[in-house]
Amino acid sequence: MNLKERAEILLKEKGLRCTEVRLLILEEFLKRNKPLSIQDFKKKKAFKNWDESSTYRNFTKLESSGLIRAIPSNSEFQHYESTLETHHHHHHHITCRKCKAIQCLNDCSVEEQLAKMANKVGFSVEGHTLELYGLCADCRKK
Amino acid sequence: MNLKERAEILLKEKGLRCTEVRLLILEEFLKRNKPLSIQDFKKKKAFKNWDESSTYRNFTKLESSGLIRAIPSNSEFQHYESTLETHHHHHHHITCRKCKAIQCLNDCSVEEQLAKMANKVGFSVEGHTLELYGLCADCRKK
DNA sequence: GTTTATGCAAACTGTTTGCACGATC
DNA sequence: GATCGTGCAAACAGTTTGCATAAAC
Repeated sequence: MNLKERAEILLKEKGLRCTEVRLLILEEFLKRNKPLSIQDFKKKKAFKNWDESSTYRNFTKLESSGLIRAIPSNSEFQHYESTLETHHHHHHHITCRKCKAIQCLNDCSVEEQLAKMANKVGFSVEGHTLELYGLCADCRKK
Repeated sequence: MNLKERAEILLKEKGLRCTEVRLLILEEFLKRNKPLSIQDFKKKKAFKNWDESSTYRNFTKLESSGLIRAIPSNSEFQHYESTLETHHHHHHHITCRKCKAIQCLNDCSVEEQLAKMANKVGFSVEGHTLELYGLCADCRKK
């Protein structure tokens, strides 16, 4: 089953109509498997064919139907991610300061610590954004 | 020494002119001792007397002179905090998902964990950005 | 008197909305 | 054929900029 077919099924399950823009957006989320902003889509040439307002309305629609969710982000722009099973795995990235390589960290083992830190000031934690930077093995050798 | 006097000294140290808006902004940061956005200032009636462009330009100026710093934030709006002694140690912030209040966390106790996570994939860590979100005590009650 | 900040108006970006037309079911 | 999505234009909010005037030093 290809991406387009998967996207069609997802839309139908939610009782949403299968329009071309909507399919493209959903396919992109399935394919990229990472948080994306509306800006990321606007940059893509495929999206030059549609009016921006359509894209905005579709993001709203996909979010309210539960296919994507808005996630807090340090970015200037609102980011969204797919809500599918395979996308649930929580992880972070580390970027090499020198060569700019990005590596996925397999696990996130700081949640307990964060909960403690937040509880001290009366907050409960629902989530976090975390990005690391440093040096990769290769660049450290040089 | 009151807030206004402290603010005047800070500005002079940086070679900045002491104008009324600038003093008010800096005093507010000294007084509140937490991240503030330009929106927070616009709301205040004292700031209704000045043109918004002045406020924006002053934030830029105060930042480039190092008296305040822009901090990553999950909020829609850019937040800044004072760079004074009390703010120098490494710390993070948590944003309330409902009321958007931002609170400083006193310490950062995840560095060891992060180093371990990164070492597993061959990286050494030089730094990180971390922002939390959740619910503040007040919003949790409701 | 020189330098820098301000007010005002205009421009600019990202986003939202109203409405007529077109596509989907 | 009824419903819903789209393009287009206009409106909107937050921010930035140009320029003449005013304030700080």
